[in-house]
Amino acid sequence: MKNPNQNSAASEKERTNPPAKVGRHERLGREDWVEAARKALIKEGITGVSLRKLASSLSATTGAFYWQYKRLEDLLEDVREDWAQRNTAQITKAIEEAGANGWRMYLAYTRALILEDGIDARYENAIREWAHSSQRTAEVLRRVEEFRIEQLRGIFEAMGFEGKAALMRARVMYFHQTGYYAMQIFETAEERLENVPYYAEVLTDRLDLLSLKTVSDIRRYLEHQTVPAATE
Amino acid sequence: MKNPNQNSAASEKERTNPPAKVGRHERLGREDWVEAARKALIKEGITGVSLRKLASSLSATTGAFYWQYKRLEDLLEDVREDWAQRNTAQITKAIEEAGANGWRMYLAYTRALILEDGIDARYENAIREWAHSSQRTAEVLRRVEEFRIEQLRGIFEAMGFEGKAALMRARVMYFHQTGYYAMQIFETAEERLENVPYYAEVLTDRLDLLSLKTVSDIRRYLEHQTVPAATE
DNA sequence: GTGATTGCATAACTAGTGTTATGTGATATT
DNA sequence: AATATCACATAACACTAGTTATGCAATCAC
Repeated sequence: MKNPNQNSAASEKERTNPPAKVGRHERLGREDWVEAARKALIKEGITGVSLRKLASSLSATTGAFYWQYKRLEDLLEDVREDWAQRNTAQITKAIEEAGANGWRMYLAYTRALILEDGIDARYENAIREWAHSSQRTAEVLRRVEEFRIEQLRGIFEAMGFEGKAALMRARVMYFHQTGYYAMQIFETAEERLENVPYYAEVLTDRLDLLSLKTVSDIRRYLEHQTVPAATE
Repeated sequence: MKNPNQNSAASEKERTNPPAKVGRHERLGREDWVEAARKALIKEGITGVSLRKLASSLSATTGAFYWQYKRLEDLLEDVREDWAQRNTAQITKAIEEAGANGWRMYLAYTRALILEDGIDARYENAIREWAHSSQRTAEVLRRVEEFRIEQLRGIFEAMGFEGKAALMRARVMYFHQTGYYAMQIFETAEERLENVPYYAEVLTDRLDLLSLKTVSDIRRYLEHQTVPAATE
């Protein structure tokens, strides 16, 4: 891995002083530029990521930038890594904690997606858009997507789907998810929870969730794999 | 409908002469600029659509452009309409010709998608990417997508799915399709045909296609809803 | 033929871009 | 206190963007 942003930025700072804010105002680190670039990228797309805009959003100028980075491209590379880590780490963790049970893995994935914002849809879209004009971004995106689909294939195999069937389910699920993001649909967690049982039926053939009557029941099932004691 | 490009462009031409090419070289019409813009948009994204590049690709200069259009934005609006028509007309026609039978409608849609390139994936992506930085493009995109999902919902209702179930199937199918495009996967028609039975099973619960052994059988079924006579 | 109009080309203007060279006040070192 | 270094700010350069003003050859009307 080349140039992990946090490490290199931190090491440059700690070389002189206790972390930050020394004099009257805090000093800028690479993380600040990455954060500004990420926000601009999400809000306006890659064309909105200009040095003067970034500098302005940090109350600085372009001169400050070139103290941290040699070229703009170097910052952009840090942004790509930032995205790759942010939008995969959380879901990977959730799946691993679910153990080897396929159904629990599926639920964990869904939970991370809906309840924990494991993937930032707008960040995702911005990267995908950027990939159209940046070869390097397209590479990073492709790498992450192959990883994700493999992840999903593992889940469906753990649920008993074999061979191509597992791969196709993984693809349908991931393509659907990508399309959902690409369409810029921004529903509340409540609205998305309502649809979970239907998606689960289509993708996994399991009807367990269809009997859940309320959104909070669905939420509870996702979080604890339990349903309230039946009062019949 | 405002300013259908072909009509307005054609009328301006026919006012003076039999359609085109009068003197030693053909003259430029609005369609030429729309075509150039579409190609540039598809190839490089909206940032690649610059007046000088378009002019260069037409062996002309920016002066020629401002003879046809008052502002660049007016050309871009024609591009949006061009996309909306191109990427909906063919599929709409295919569905209508399938009659009222849901399964035949589903097959017709699939056929138009895979065998007739009813939707240009790269055009689709470029528009979606553009929508991120253009409010107006986002409007047009949203309008077309609502139309498409309604179309699909009609198909699933015709297949017997009721109420929300039909809508959810339509969404899974369309989101999946969008994600497929967004991921820039470019498979051959053969490769896509191979997956048709699996998608059909997941999305429609029908197993009819799974028994088809070869790609050409799948193709034949999509085109004629027939299978070769069993030779058992 | 003469004038007017068409269909552009050329060049300039303003605004924005990444980048570089240079200046400068605050801090750290000696 | 003097000096060096840090962490920027300022300004300029070369380039590209949409747009406009102007020039000009070819065609048309009369």
